[in-house]
Amino acid sequence: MTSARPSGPIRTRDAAATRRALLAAGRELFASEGFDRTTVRAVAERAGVNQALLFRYFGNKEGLFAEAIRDDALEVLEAGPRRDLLERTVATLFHASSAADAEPLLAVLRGASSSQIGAEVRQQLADSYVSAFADLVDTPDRADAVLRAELFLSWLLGISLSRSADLPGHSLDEVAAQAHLLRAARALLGPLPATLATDPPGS
Amino acid sequence: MTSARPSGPIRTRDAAATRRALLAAGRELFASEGFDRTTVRAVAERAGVNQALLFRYFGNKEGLFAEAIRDDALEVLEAGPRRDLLERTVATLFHASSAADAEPLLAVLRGASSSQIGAEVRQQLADSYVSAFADLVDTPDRADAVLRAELFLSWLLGISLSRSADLPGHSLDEVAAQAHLLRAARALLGPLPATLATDPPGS
DNA sequence: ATTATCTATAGATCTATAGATAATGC
DNA sequence: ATTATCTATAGATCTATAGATAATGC
Repeated sequence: MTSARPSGPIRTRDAAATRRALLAAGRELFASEGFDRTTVRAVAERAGVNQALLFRYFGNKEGLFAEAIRDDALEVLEAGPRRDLLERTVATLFHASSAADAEPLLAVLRGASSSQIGAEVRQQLADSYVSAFADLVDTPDRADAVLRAELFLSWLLGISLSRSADLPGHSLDEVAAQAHLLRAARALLGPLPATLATDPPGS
Repeated sequence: MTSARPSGPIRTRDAAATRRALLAAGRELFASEGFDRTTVRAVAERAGVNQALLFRYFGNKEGLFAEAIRDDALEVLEAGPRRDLLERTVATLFHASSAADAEPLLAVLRGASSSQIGAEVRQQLADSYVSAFADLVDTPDRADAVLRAELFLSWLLGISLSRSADLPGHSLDEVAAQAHLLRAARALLGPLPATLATDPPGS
C-alpha cells in the first residue's frame, strides 16, 4: 500500500476524493479558461479521473461549475476585516498566479462570459461582493452605493480577463497597477468631491 | 436594423453586398455574443446568405472576425477631438444599445475572451486605444501612462461584459454610472494627488 | 450486494469543403 | 465562360449516457 500523500491516489475507490479532485480541477480551469473553453475532458484529465465520473457526481458541466464556485467563492470576502476588503480584493486579484486563492473569484468573474451558466449561484455571489463593496461607500443613497460597487466589480472582471487573454496589461508593473487601481477605486467608492456634492463646502 | 438590406434581396448575385452583409452581421453578433458563442451559421442567417459564402469570402470564422473589427474599429477614436476622447468613449459604451456605433469597440473588447482570435488585429486596435488614452495622461513617464490606459481599457471591457451578461450592473441608472465612471477615470488618468506624488526619479 | 470506476458510443453541435446549380458577362 | 450561390456532407469536437468491470462492504 502506498502511504497517504497530500493529493492522494485517486484510482483507489474514493468518491469523496474524486469529487474534491474534480472540483479543484474545475476551479482552476474555469478561472483560467472561462466556462466555454473549459471541456469536461480537460477537467477530468487534470483531476486524474475518468470523465464519466464528472457526470456521475455533478450531473453535468454546469453542475460542476455551480458547485465549484459556490464552495469557497466567498473566501476573499471573509478572509479579513471588511475595512480592508478593497485592498485585500485587489491584492488577491493581482496575486492570482502565485496563490490559488483567487481562483473562485476569477471563476465567478469569468463565468460572466457565458450568460446563463450557473446563473443563480453566480448572481448570488456577485451580489455578495457588490453588497460588501457597497457597504464601503459612505452615502445614505443605497442605490448609488450599489451602482458604484457594480462598476467596481466590472473593473475586476475586465482586469482578470485582460490578464488571462493577451490584451495589453498582463505583463506590466503589478505594484504600480495595484496602486493606480486602488486610487481610482477610492475615487469611485469614496465620497463625492465638493464640486459635485449636493451641499456646497461649508468650511 | 436587423435585416436592413439597402438594395434588394441578396439572392441577386452581388459579391460585394454579400461581403458587406456578412461583415455587418458578424460585427453585431461578435459584439453581443463574443467570438466563441457566435456561430458561422448564425452570422450567415442574420446576413441572409448561405453559410458557405462566409468561407468563400473570408476563409474561416477568424478571417471574418479580423476583417469585421478592422474595418472601422477606430471609428470612436477618430470621431472627434482627442480632448473629448474619454467622454466620447464612455458615452459610446453606454449607448451601445441605441446606436450601432459601439459594435466595433465591443467586438474588439469581447474578442478578448478568446485569447488567440484575431490576435494581431485585436492587439493593434487595443494598442491604438491604449495609446490614445495614454496621451491623455499628463506625465513624462510613458510606461506609467500606458499602464493607466491599460487599466482603463480593462474597465471598459469589464463593463461591456457585465452589461451583455446577466451580472448586476446592466439595468441601472446609466447617467449616474457614466458620471461615476468618468470621475474615477479622471482619478486614474489624471495627475497624482500631492500626497502620493514622489520626487521625479533622478531629478 | 453495492457502488466506484471504466469502456464505448450516441447524439448534437460546429467549422469547413467538394462539387452541383444557376445567374451574369463575353 | 466565369463565378456567385446553394446542397450535401465530411470531419472534428464536445456533452452526456448506457452498460460493463472491478473493488469494497455485509
